[in-house]
Amino acid sequence: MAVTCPHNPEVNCTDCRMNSLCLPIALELDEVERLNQIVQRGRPLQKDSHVYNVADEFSAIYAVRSGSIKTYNVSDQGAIQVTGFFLPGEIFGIDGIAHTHYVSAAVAMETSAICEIPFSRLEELSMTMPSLQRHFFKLMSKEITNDQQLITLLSKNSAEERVATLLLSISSRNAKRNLSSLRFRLPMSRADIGNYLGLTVETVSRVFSRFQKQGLLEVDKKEIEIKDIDALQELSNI
Amino acid sequence: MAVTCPHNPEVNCTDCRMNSLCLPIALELDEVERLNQIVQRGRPLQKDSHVYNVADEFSAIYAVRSGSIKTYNVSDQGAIQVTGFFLPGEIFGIDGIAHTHYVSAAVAMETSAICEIPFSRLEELSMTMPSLQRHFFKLMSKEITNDQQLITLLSKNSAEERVATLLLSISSRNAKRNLSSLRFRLPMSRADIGNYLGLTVETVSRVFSRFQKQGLLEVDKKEIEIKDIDALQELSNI
DNA sequence: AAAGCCCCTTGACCCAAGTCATTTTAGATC
DNA sequence: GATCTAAAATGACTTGGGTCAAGGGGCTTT
Repeated sequence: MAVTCPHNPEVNCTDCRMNSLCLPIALELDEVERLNQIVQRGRPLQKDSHVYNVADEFSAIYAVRSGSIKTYNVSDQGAIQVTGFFLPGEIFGIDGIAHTHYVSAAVAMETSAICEIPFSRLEELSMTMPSLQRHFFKLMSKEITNDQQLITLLSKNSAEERVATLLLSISSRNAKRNLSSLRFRLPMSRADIGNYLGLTVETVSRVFSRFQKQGLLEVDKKEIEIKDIDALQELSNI
Repeated sequence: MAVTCPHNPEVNCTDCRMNSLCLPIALELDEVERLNQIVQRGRPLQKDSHVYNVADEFSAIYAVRSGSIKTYNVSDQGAIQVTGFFLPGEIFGIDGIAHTHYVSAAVAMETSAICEIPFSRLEELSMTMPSLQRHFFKLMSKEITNDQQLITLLSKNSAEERVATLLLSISSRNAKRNLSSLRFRLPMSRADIGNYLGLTVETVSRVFSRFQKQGLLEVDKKEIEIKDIDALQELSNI
């Protein structure tokens, strides 16, 4: 395999370092190649630039190749709700399928590269590739169970429990990418975390401070070091 | 069309009064018949009996034919989170697809009849019936956007706003079934409402009382009459 | 290097909703 | 119709997290 820059648009699915987490995971080698044919790779996105915006026409779903993406909904009154943070290998844009237009927006939280998968082509491919159809069903169903876990978190858990759960989620998703599960850089702002978890920035900040004081974390701006993962898990226990 | 009892297990998809809301909505007549072939209809379920339970093997999704169903998740520590209320024509059990076993449970809130749709048969059928595949994708995507609306509600709205939103949701879903949108019987308990909305029973009860005092509702146990739908919409505005 | 901006942190205060306790009501069972 | 039980309503009190306000540190811009 060639050595590749993480934002390199030339990488194909077969060689992509994320293929063990991304759509190809359920496919045979020749199937991956057929999927690869329909995937479109653009140039890297700068921080804060949109992949798609609310009311854009829905035509594709996306995979993160490098960097990180956040998605958010905008209510009729303009209120913003962050609905997800997506790391390399993760799929976003699925919510657009039910409608002809996106109901959410997706923004790069840092310089990021993404793969665009035109949905109509994916549907066609699914018709002839049972494993892809099944995987795609699973992917959507996984998104549903994720959302339901967030619902439970918001509905039943305290600020500390919510923050602990998010940190552990990022930690374990990092581990899957062979990154450190105990030391990492949060790609999102405190405001994003608060919005996602249904808390104010002040509360998020206070929780980070408290965790630091209690020796659970070492926090330096966005750099996080988990010092007592057991205590976090105790708080989170999901 | 034959006159049928709402719990009658003999009804088929072609004649079912819910077919304009349920899976058949996207299908041609002959396709509905093919769908009908794989649908299994059991005897009516009594109140409080389970359609499936947490950790049951996943093998089918379900449609409500009559009555009403609630779904809930159970966390490792046994905490219950009600994740949805389902009325006739609505589909539930989709979250099981990502896993081999259900992560949720489904219970009849009153005497109910349901249709069981074996998932493997549905997958096969989808492979040869693009409109069914597409509809099913949409259904799952719709579930995702529903969940995300609930996330926003829990994360950003007050107790009054949450309750108003739920009442309006039930009201409009009733209207689609040619039932009254202003007078109806809530199938769920105050405890279920509270659990679903992330509130205590006491708070739900107090909100109902306040709404009644303000002339927005007439409440008699589970019988609800909406007296000022504009005021409710003002509160909900989603 | 000064100025401006944004993000984050911290403190003081307040209120919506939670907790706890009691009463009322409606069915269910005998 | 008397007794039990569960659901619902209401009041008194408490509290976690929101609100408001102020301050600090690290960017970029000039």
